[in-house]
Amino acid sequence: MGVTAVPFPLPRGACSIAASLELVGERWSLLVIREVAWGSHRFSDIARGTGAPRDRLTARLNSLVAAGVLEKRAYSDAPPRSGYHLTAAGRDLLPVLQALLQWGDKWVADEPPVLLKHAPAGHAEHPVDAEWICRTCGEPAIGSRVTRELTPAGRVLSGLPADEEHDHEH
Amino acid sequence: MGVTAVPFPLPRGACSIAASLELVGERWSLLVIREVAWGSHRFSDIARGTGAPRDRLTARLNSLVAAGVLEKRAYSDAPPRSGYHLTAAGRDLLPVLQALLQWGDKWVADEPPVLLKHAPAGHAEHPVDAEWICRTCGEPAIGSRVTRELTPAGRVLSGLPADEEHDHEH
DNA sequence: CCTCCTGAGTTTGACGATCGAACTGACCAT
DNA sequence: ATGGTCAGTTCGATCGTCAAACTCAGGAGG
Repeated sequence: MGVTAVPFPLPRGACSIAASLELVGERWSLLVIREVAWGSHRFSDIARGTGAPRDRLTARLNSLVAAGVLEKRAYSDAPPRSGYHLTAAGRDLLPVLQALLQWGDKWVADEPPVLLKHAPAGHAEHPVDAEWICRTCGEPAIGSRVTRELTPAGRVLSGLPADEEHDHEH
Repeated sequence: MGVTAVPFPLPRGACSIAASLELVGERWSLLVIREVAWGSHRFSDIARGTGAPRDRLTARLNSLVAAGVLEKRAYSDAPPRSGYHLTAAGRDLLPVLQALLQWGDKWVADEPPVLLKHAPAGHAEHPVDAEWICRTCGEPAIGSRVTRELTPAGRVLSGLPADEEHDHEH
């Protein structure tokens, strides 16, 4: 909830991955979010940081604002200027960015260009090496430990009969 | 390492997020990986599951194989047929998919269409609700707890002077 | 007052990517 | 022979993306 616009139509076999990609899966979108998350808030800084063409950047910024991921905040009246900031939904995309960063560090970069450092209270500063842990049980939650199940809502979206009982109509 | 092809050119301000997106950031790529990860291995199943046009699917499958994320494995000689399977690099993308799934469940779906279930040894089955935890210190590793630092490799890619000492030239 | 500069876009025209639908070609079952 | 499945290819039309040029405001310098 809280997120609205729908750039491209929802692919068959609907799932939340597809839904997320509709909002942030277009070219430049995630790089724009990275720039804003890392402290660039003005149009020109984001343009420089991502390398996106200015007209594409305008389009992406607008669609991300429409999607509820970014918000526009004025920082000057005289020449009317505003910067872009993450909403709560935008901040919740940080795990996606970190997953991509860790994957790129491991599989594509010869040497990571950016290091993430972690300094929680009571611990010395050290590089981040994170894994996906289930809040409920504290165990790693990835791969074969995880199974999938279609909900009633999912069955409807997939065009299947709504309940799991076999239906008697031919 | 292990990953090779480069579909679209590297944006300025290189980081591993951009590098990852070059390999798996094109339209359909992540949905294709979802389909394969969730058990569709044949062309037609992937086409049905993602909704991608067949020519696009051919292109994406080829680029993902070239990227080292998928591999083609023959399952029939007589009519020469092969299916697509995740490589180790491909399996390492599961956290990206799960991060997108969780974000979509929280921010775009009214009701999640697919539920992830977790059943580790010694725990009852329950829905997955995962977060990034640092392997080194066991603390959550996201947002303000994490800081960034440009490595020497990163400075070179960003076109900055290679060492962090101030240079004395002019 | 006139000119240059910056910041945030918008417009333009060329070009490449993407679309759905139709087609191919190999194999199998009847 | 006919129909069906599978893994693509080919097609013409549309859509997205690109770099560069342009707009429109408000300073700053002269």
